[in-house]
Amino acid sequence: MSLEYILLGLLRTPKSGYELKAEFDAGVANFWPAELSQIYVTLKRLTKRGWLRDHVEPSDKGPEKRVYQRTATGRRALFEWLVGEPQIGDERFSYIAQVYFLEELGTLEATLTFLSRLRERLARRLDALRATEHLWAKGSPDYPDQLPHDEFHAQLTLQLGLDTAGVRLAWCDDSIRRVQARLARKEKANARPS
Amino acid sequence: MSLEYILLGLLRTPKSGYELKAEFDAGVANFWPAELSQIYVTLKRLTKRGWLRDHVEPSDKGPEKRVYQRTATGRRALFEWLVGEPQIGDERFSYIAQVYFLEELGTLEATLTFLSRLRERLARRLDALRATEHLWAKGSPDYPDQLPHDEFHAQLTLQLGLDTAGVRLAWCDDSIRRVQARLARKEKANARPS
DNA sequence: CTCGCCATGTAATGAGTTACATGATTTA
DNA sequence: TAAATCATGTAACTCATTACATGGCGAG
Repeated sequence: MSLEYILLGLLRTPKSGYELKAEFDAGVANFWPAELSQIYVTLKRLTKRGWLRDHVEPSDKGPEKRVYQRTATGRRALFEWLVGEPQIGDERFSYIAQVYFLEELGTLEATLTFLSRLRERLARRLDALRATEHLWAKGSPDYPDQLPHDEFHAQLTLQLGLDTAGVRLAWCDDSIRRVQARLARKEKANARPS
Repeated sequence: MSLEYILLGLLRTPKSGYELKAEFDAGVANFWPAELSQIYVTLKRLTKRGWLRDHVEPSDKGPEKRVYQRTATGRRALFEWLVGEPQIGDERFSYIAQVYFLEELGTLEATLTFLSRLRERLARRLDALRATEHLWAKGSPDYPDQLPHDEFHAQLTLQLGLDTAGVRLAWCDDSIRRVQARLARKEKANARPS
């Protein structure tokens, strides 16, 4: 469901499936991953439904491409989605479940390994987002509060990404410290068994 | 994929599909929603694969139930998942896309409405998590740092939930303020057109 | 001429939702 | 006795991933 609207939204200007996939990989995938084949199928479906129109045109580089654009109906559908309820029930991420169940391994070392790996990944993601931000801030001295209208919402979402990634990285660091503290306590208890 | 492991994880003690659904609704759904019918199908699949064993037994209240428990193979599969890589690529939440595309409506009032609704929902979620925390803290004076081993990981995940919900609510409040500031600036500009 | 990127698609399979069907037991 | 809750499942459909097939074009 959401993929349809995300594609519709990205098609502010006409694009091909391949180009849309690149946009996914360059950011959207952080909150909604999609495979190329699924994008193609969904574009076909939306065209059949009358929300998109397509035409074939030559590419700068490589073979011909099929370029999609919104129809009036498609634009209306997108707008209805936007003025509707926030989609808050479809969130999913599974590493939290891994953390929860790690308890069963009975060894805090495994938890520590897991959290370190997670920390590594989260830090990389945060770095990428911060790089985007710096680039943007360098280009527009008005960043972030005097940005022109057409960049304001993009900044809001970047900020949400930054905040979320930041808090999770901090949680990771804090959790690692707490695990280490527990391990230290356990060692002390072993050295000096009551 | 993840649903399989989540069910496997929840089956620390034997449970029926119906009981598992209740556990989902009481928390797990915040990061991995699942319908009852999907739970039943997945339990059957896991049983066929040899990761679970099932038997029918009478219920305290209501008709007979089919109770599932892990096999040795299932336990092994769960443990492999836990010592493997953090599942960080399958995150999805779509309201961030709505915020991003709201720009196209061209009216900050729509954004304000959207953010208020979102704020409302996020606040309710945070309240629920905080209630859980207070209840827990009241019951165990050792909360959160001297908790017994079998509660430590649960506390870590609760903390991640609290932190995430908290930062997003704060982002929402901040964004609402920023939108209002922009609206105020616009009004001023309209009243005194240069 | 080969490798990597550009580009689109189908097929098979798996995962997930919605709707439907059934029926027991408990509580008001 | 009616409504709520307990309990399990199937069917139809939608959504998503993985694997496979095909081929053009440009750089080295």
